[in-house]
Amino acid sequence: MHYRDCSCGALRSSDISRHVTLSGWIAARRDHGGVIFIDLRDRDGITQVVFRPELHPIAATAAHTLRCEDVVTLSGQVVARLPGTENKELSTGEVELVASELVILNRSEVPPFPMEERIENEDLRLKYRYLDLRRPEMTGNIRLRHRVTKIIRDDLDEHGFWEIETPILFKSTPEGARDFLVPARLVPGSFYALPQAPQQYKQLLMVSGMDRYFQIARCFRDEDLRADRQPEFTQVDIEASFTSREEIFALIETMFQKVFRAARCVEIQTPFLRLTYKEAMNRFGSDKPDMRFGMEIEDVGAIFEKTQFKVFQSALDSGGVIKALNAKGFASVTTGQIETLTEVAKNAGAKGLAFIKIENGEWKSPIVKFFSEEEKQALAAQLNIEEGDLILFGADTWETSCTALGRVRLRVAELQKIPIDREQLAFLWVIDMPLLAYSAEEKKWNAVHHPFTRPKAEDQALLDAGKFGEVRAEAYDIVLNGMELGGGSLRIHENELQTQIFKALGIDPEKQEELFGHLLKAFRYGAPPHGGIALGLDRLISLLAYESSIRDVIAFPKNNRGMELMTGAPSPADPKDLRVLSIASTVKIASQ
RNA sequence: GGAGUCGUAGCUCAAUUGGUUAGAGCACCGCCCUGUCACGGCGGGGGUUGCGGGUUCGAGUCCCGUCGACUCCGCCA
Repeated sequence: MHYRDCSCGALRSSDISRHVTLSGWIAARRDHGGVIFIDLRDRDGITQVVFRPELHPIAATAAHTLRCEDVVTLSGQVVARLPGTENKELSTGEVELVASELVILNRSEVPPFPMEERIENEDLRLKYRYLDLRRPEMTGNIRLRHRVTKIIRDDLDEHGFWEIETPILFKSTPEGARDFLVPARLVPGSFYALPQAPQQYKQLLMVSGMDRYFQIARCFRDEDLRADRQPEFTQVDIEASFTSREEIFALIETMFQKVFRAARCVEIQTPFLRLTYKEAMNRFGSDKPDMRFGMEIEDVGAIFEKTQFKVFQSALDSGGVIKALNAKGFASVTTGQIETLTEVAKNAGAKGLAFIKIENGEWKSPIVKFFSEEEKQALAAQLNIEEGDLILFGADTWETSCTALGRVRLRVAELQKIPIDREQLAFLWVIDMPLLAYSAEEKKWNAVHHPFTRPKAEDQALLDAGKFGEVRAEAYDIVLNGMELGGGSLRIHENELQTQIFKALGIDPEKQEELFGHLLKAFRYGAPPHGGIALGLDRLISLLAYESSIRDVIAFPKNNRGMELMTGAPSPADPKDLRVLSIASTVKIASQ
């Protein structure tokens, strides 16, 4: 059986008079009783096929029975369309195929949803994902993903990186996200963990002298899901020896130039803007600021040094700060919206959200009566206050004030419907992240990035002195339009320093040996300085495809509860299988 | 674990203040139709309004519960 000479998106006027064979799916039929038109679709496009009963009666009779999504092979002559009937919407719109032969390979039942339009019912799409992926929009996303991945592979290859696979069955570690566990049949009572990232293996590859490694790596984290979070997702994982932050930045910037050139036909400006973590928090209240609009946060503590307003005074007295945000032209805010914004601030840990509306030349606010004339003037000058503005305050610890106003800033932009050009690309490196953060809940210090991140050399003294909160890391995140696209760091390659960090994290020497002995030992056998980065491939592709959910750029994603609706995974295990694995379920299943 | 939005035909949606037999477009089935590309015309089938309970003379609509989806917070080294 000869199925095809070319795809359904290939024929042009230069092919006129050729006799060709095509295979594909019936996308549409327009049956006029006599002449019949069929749109034949495959992943590359659509070709119009015409059945003419006076020329090919057998094929035409059979064509009356065709229905959407039937799979067929067609042969015939390529002809120019009649003048005036060309279709500019189609790449093949100049020509059509006059079918002389039709073979029906597989009939389709009536599909549960149409292939042409956008479908709202995501459950249904996921249940029939193989049909959903036939929709040109989804086919386009999958094609884009392939192309971008190939560009990344080629680019890294050109830069001397080797693609190396690392194990999927790994070891459970206490730090970080919840692990997916896999029972080890051959070692009863023991479990593998699926890797949250290939972090330790890639560092060990550097010790091996592999020098430059990358992997399009599947990562697994058993945490709650979001529009941009799946339990398994893909990272472009990169590590290099004898490298520097500048080298990593240049590598990624060049790669993104190629990616955006191919996917968006745009030239992005490099080098990307850089902000320290501290500056990002101070100005935007976020470690992944959306720089597509202004509305920056200001520190107004100096103005209120001698304030009569108790809330401000007590914030300052306890070592905190007073931050303010000018929502330009938003004095029209409704009471309900103020409530919403207050809720947002409270969710971020603030005790409340003070505000001033400037309307009819008057400062309307429950707190303004506590302000002196000098304070008002200074505030007006620093925040450039004008008629119609809305001023919002955060008075708390530095971190809480920044975070609260950062979230308020995003919500205000949403409420104000600040217009954002969907082509706009605000790239940013956030650098000098803190190395450690104290968890009040666990009463211990945790790694902000991961425990293998190198502290900045100039902060070594702070680390030695136990001032963990002040130590900065050789870590960096790449941020685009308020979305974290990836992050990385220079790593620790010295046994002593790594031991010191583990100790700071509250991991005693015995536990260190048990959990990370392999790494500590490797660092005693000539470990090169190294560093790297990991990019979230799903997020990058969804951004390139203008999709708001990464589910739309993953062939077979899981829903909010981690279920894959097409196959029904996860599903109960047979008790016999569990016995072989030496495990028992604590859940009773009704049917058993 | 918490908050919000939603759930009506295969799909996308409508249904006034609680009021007749829950409608429309597309899809589907039948007949007709020789240049369409949202083909057209005539006719037809299709509903446990997610599920359970309550209020009421009467519930798609109001109340309570429950299930599910999505978005956000927590969580995500």
